[in-house]
Amino acid sequence: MVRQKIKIKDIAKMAGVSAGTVDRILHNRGNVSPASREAVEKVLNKVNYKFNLHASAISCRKTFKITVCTPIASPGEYWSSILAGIEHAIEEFSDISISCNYAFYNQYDIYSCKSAYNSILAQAPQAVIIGPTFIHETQEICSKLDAANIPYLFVDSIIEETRPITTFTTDHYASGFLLGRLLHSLCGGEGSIAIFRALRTGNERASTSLERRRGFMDYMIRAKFNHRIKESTFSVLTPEENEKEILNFIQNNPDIQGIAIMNSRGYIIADILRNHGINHIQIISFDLTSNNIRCIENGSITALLCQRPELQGFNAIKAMIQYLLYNRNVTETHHMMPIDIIMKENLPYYQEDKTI
Amino acid sequence: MVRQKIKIKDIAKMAGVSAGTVDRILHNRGNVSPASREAVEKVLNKVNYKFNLHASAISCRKTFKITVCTPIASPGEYWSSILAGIEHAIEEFSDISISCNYAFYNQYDIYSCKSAYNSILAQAPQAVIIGPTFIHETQEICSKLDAANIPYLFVDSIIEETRPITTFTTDHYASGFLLGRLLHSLCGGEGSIAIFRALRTGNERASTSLERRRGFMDYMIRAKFNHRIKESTFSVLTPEENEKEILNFIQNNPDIQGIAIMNSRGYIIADILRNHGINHIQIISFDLTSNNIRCIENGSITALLCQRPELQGFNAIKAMIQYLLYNRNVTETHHMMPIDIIMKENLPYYQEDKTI
DNA sequence: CTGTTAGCGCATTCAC
DNA sequence: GTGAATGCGCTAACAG
Repeated sequence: MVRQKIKIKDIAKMAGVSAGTVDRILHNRGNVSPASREAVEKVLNKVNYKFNLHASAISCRKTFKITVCTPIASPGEYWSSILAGIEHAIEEFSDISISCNYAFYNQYDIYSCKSAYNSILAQAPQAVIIGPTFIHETQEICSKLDAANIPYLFVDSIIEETRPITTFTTDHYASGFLLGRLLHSLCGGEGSIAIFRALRTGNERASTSLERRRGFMDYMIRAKFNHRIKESTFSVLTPEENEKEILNFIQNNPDIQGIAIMNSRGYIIADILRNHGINHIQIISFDLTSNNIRCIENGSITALLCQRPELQGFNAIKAMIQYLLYNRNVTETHHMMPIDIIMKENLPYYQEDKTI
Repeated sequence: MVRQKIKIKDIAKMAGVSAGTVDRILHNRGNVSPASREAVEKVLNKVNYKFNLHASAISCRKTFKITVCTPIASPGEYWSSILAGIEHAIEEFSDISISCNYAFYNQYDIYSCKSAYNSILAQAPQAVIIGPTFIHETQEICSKLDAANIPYLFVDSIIEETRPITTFTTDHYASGFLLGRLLHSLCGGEGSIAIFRALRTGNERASTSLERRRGFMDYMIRAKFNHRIKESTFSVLTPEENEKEILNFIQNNPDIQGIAIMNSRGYIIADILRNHGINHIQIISFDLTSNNIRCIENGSITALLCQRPELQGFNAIKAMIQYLLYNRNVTETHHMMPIDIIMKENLPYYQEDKTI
């Protein structure tokens, strides 16, 4: 029943070599004769050897230099949760000494991103964790990292034509689709539904929002409700300008039963409606930010769709450690986080510390 | 920046004793003079010592005997997921040799539970993990375990008047409340809503379902919808008897818009309705079992509320190991798992392996 | 009661 | 290229 744990020494004996040689093969460190390699690999295929992570951690004395490059965020915002997960992981795996450098950038400013990316190479890290925003710039830095043989991974979203060791993200299309389904159901199929789109500097729309919107519309088409969808915009940077416009829009479209916001700024709309006593409209937005939490609690936002940013950060560090320690991919490809539906009643239990 | 990790030897030096003594104090193994204890504790309060779990695991050669006593389940059912989490943890912490005995019982049969509980003590385990169903019986076995000084913890639900080292559960009251809110919203406030209650041998109702029902009714009272709630029963053990009764019930109450099932057996109702072409009724039930998954996929169940059983099982083993290793409570009190709302669109991302 | 000693499984020198 | 030797932080067994 209890399968005897086989250790590095055991397989050394079975292959007729020493433990040191087995270790060299297991870790791909070279300096091994083809003969020994073959002998060891034959044994390896026969037995089910598993690293003892504890023992590895104990005796591995090197300290890993990792650079984390993401948008900067105020406490309570999305990226702040990712960082919390990263720091949590560093704490949890504190036996493995890792020294973490941060290179933050303003996600609304492409030059800030460029300069953050440039600083990465200067730090000569052993690995990089990237929270990407701008596609082209990210592809550029990634090809440099590829050239320098520095492993990297993404959190939050995937960038095409790059070679990360893995990615922790969400299916944004599916979450948009789900938003549509949920909002449509909650509105009872009556009236109409509005999308509020956030205006961005540079007239650029975030790929994440675009994907979500695509999923949302596909649901509506399937539900034959797409002709009842209305659109408006609002500003994140100058929210004071929103109020009049938004109220006008609502007034001019009195049949609106629900509002979808494809990013984490739902609270801006919710606050305005609430302040004007408009509370018959269902609002759904994204991400468990502190402003959104407030709105869930006071009932002005009906539901939030969330993608576990802390877990993304945590797993990013974990995956990177495993990669560095064992020098090989420990994961298949990309990791899709669950899409959590959060309402007032289940909110409290998502705010607890998510330890392993 | 990088706080120097202080080790057991360091604090031994600082307290003017040997590492062995420090270890004895850290682990509450006794055989320590008050003087040494005081000296060491003074140092302990000053510095921030943290066990190195890896090192502990490596050098701890004892094997722990743990008995797991839960309802028995077929693959794909709720309790099966808990067990999967348990086995996953045993695998993950396989350096710590733990030998696990199982004592299963039929959760719909109180006598079966009694006999399973009785078998626990006979196995003389060092620790017990209990998935309780029947309140009184559980209190009885717990007081025996208390007397024998055997630590135990609960998964799935809390039982009053017991002294577990911790509990991994969900706020069942809140999830009942949430079910009410969700179902009520989805039904648009029209018609009426039915609760279907599962019959049990021994005429005893499960603590979990009772709590959920309480939360559900409290929501309905607050929503002034409680006079529109109807109740019926169904049998889990002899499902073939259900069909006629359920269809009758539906026929006699044509205004029913939604059905709540306070356990994981929603698929039984959903299948019957679907087979008879009744598809205007929203059904919400609990737990991501394979039967329920099927119904979510074919649309006969609208939503499931879930409580991460794998994680509960995993954390149960983890907490127990820490307790046994360090001989003290490592957790505050009770751990409430999030209540996940799962619908067709976000289902796929909950089915992935949930590793640490 | 206490200090010392000998490992645990593995990674990393360093001679050979 | 390779094996033997050393140490990681901690636990356990033993001699005092």
